[in-house]
Amino acid sequence: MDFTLTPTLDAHDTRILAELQADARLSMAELGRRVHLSQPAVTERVKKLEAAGVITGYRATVNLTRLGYGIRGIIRVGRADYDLVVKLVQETPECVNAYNVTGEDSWILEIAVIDVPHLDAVLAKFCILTETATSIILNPAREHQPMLPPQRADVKPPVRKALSA
Amino acid sequence: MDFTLTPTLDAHDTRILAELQADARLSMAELGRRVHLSQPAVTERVKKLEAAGVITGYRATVNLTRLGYGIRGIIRVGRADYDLVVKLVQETPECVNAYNVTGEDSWILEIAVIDVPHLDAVLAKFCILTETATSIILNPAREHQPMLPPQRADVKPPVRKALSA
DNA sequence: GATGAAAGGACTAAACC
DNA sequence: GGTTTAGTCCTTTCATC
Repeated sequence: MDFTLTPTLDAHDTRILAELQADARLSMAELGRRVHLSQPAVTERVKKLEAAGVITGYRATVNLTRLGYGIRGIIRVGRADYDLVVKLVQETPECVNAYNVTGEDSWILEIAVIDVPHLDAVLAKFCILTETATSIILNPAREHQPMLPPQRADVKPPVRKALSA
Repeated sequence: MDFTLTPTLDAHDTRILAELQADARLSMAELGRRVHLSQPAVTERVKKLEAAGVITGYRATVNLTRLGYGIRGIIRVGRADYDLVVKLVQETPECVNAYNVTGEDSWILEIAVIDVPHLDAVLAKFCILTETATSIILNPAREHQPMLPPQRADVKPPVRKALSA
């Protein structure tokens, strides 16, 4: 593994990433058993993956509903002052994710709130900025898909006519 | 802590959740030191939080850019056959999150792709279903905000005139 | 919940391949 | 790069208060 922007990850690294994304609390010894490497070997590889910035941390995942957040939603925020949105997001603990994006909307926020009055209160903070559109999450069909290095072979280019010269 | 839909979490549980969301690889001994509980006490609380479904797992987080995904995006998918979308998502490893939502769009997908041709290939799978709108993530200003039990006191109801009877 | 003792396991470092 | 060994430390489990 080198330290270029996208380090070269071999099959061992890929298996390590898969295992740690599935269970971040594995001991290095158990991880070694699973990927068929000795414990010192996996420990060194994990440290290199951390140092290379591929692994950025280890987080417990929580069930927001069980925590007391009855509603999860996506808020799309139109063109607005960048710093102002950043400031508002920082003041909003209900905001789980906040992405500055291209397109008609400038921001896409993911929030978790207790109930409708709480949703109302959070929305009020953002809708004074600009136009917003809110969607309530009915079913998070997929969350936190474990990601492995992309395989070029996976990509099937769509068949499509192009303007020829 | 009881086992109703939203278990009663005291200050110790809240601190435990904060610590494990910040670093899921903490040992129970170290966690106990940080939250000022003995190691057996903290171990039992963590097990109860897991059993109650509040803690759903422990995951390593990865830097998608370093992994080789040069582009992250949000795809909004209009009204489409539910099962068909689920099937497409399952066949799409580039899809990190997939939410079925209310509103004009039926689905909001978060994807990671290598480059523009790869984006083209993934979009082609969904745009044949119905209308889609794609936004490229320029800056993930906030990701995976650690979430603690909501505090009613946090909620400031917006001042707003209502129709009186 | 805390404490203390015992057993098991995990991490580190070194030598070697 | 990897493995193996040896030593130390830590963690966990159990029993007791």
